[in-house]
Amino acid sequence: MTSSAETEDELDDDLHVFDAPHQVDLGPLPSFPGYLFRQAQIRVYHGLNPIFAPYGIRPTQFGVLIMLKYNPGIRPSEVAAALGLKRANFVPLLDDLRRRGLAETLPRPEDRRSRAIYLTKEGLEMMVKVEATVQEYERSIMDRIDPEHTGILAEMVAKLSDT
Amino acid sequence: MTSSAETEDELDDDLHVFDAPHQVDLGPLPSFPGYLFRQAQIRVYHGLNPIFAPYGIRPTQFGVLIMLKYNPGIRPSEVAAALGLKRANFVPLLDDLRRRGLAETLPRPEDRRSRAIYLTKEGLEMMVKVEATVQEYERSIMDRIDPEHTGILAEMVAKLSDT
DNA sequence: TATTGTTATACTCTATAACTATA
DNA sequence: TATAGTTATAGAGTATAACAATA
Repeated sequence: MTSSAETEDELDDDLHVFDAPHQVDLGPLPSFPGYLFRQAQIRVYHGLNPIFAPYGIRPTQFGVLIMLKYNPGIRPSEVAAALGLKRANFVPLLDDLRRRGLAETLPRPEDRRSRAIYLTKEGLEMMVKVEATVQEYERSIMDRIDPEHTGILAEMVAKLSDT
Repeated sequence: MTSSAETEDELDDDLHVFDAPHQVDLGPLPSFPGYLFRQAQIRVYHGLNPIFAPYGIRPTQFGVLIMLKYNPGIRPSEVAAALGLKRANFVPLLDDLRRRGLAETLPRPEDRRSRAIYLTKEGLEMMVKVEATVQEYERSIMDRIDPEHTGILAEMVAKLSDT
């Protein structure tokens, strides 16, 4: 390593992803709820990822861990259904959490097909820290978009839910 | 087709993805804008996918085609920046649209590194139809969540943008 | 030196079909 | 017969690093 300065390429690639696009016409997109929800989600997640990174988890895994914390002994299919994941996709996700010692599963005597999932001590300790940080970040988002509007947002989602 | 009934497995797998999760505690998730935006986006996209399916396009490609329709001769990097895509990821996406005869690129005399992208006649004809259908669907979403709230949603996204 | 488009690559998320062991 | 978990697989979406041509 003779301090070669050659391997540093692309120092900052697309840091300007959300720059005001010079003179671009977005057409009808800004009037579409689908576009607006997506843009909002992208922006919030961009702020969320650096928070999760130190813990080596992703938004989806955070959702799973929250489910485990608030529903000890929950079944895999229940976690998947609650978060809108396919059962099949939940398998490797849970495997990863178990391998990292954050979650564990126990047999379920009354139904030997199923499993009861729990957060481990390590998993719970991690979640206490992560949840506090996420809570803080989400609050900063709420402050930005006006707390009253957060209620309206929840209302919108509810209305999109009932069939 | 001797009416074999064996190959029909998993007739409906997770059609109940968004059922009311029996007794599951979502913890603090419903109070997080990040969670709410994501749930909203998932629900809207689930309605959007069947609309795009007949045309063989996906939401991201629709966004690109909209950009091309309203910005004839736009550059690849501009499309990517406007939609929050990485330049590198835009390449195969544009290749696909060209291969299917929906878009074409022309050299750009003033900057020979770049390209000018246009919708083809076929691309434009398709977009006229798709855009009308999407417009109709997005309106049905707006009706559900209350038109006034759509304005608030746009406001929220705008507030998440500046910085 | 910096930028545009490009290649290569990898990881996450999502989706479908089909298998197993139980019920 | 139906359900819970599982395996295998494939396609999008997203991310980073590095290169050639051009500015």
